[in-house]
Amino acid sequence: MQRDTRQRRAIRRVFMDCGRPLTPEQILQAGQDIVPSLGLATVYRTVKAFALEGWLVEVELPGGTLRYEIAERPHHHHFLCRSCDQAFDIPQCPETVEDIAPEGFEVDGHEIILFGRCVACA
Amino acid sequence: MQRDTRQRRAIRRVFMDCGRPLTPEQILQAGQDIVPSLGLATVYRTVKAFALEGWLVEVELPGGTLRYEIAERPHHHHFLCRSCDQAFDIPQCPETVEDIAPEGFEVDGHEIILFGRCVACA
DNA sequence: ATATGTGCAAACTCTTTGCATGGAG
DNA sequence: CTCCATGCAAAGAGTTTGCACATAT
Repeated sequence: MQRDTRQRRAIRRVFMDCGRPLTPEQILQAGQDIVPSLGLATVYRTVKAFALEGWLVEVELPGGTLRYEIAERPHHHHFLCRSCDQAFDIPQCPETVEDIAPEGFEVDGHEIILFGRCVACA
Repeated sequence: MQRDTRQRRAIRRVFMDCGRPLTPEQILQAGQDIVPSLGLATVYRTVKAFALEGWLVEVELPGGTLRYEIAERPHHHHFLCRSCDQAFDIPQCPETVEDIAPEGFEVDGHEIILFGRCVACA
């Protein structure tokens, strides 16, 4: 991750303009509007490298495909639209959510996913 | 799903004895203790058929592999152990969790996943 | 000038499907 | 005896890797 290439700038731009978790395929589509020759393998390699660096994090939502989003955002959760399959950020968090763990289980993190229809699809 | 075969009885038994979400590979391992000739394709076909019938439901937790569990259980959530990668049921649910959705989003379901170490690994 | 990054295509892994055989009814 | 279900192996889908060429530094 030493060089600043057109492809990497394009992928960074896509995430900064978008602010939602994205699948590799979605990144490819948006990235090709900036660098048409962009290849899927480069997308996979680049998001993995960004995740290793800590600039992106993996977000695993139902649907089978791993999504990525910018890491340095406040704690938040996700909404997955059943109609358009887009993921959205939810800035809030119910503080007490980790209290439901059974006795003896050590909790070090949590994920909340809401399902339904987004504003555009509702 | 008309015939009651050794393989189907074995897979049903595995779920009833286990009471946790299982991956196809875990089902295969446990099922082969009952029917050694059991094949992975049969596991995939059978859990899909059980899910269609409504006896099983798909559970999608981080890790990439779809898991399955018995459907007719009260609403609950899941704990995923970072050490042994086993999934556990959490019988409780914070009632207010769907309130965090932004304005205009129609929520029709939710999933909560806690991460950490299970009783056995803690 | 040098070595990292890219794009293509082949390799891999996980899941699904086709087909001949086995077994439930 | 019939036809559904199984097991194997091949085919698909999504992701990763090897290699020669392009390009940032």
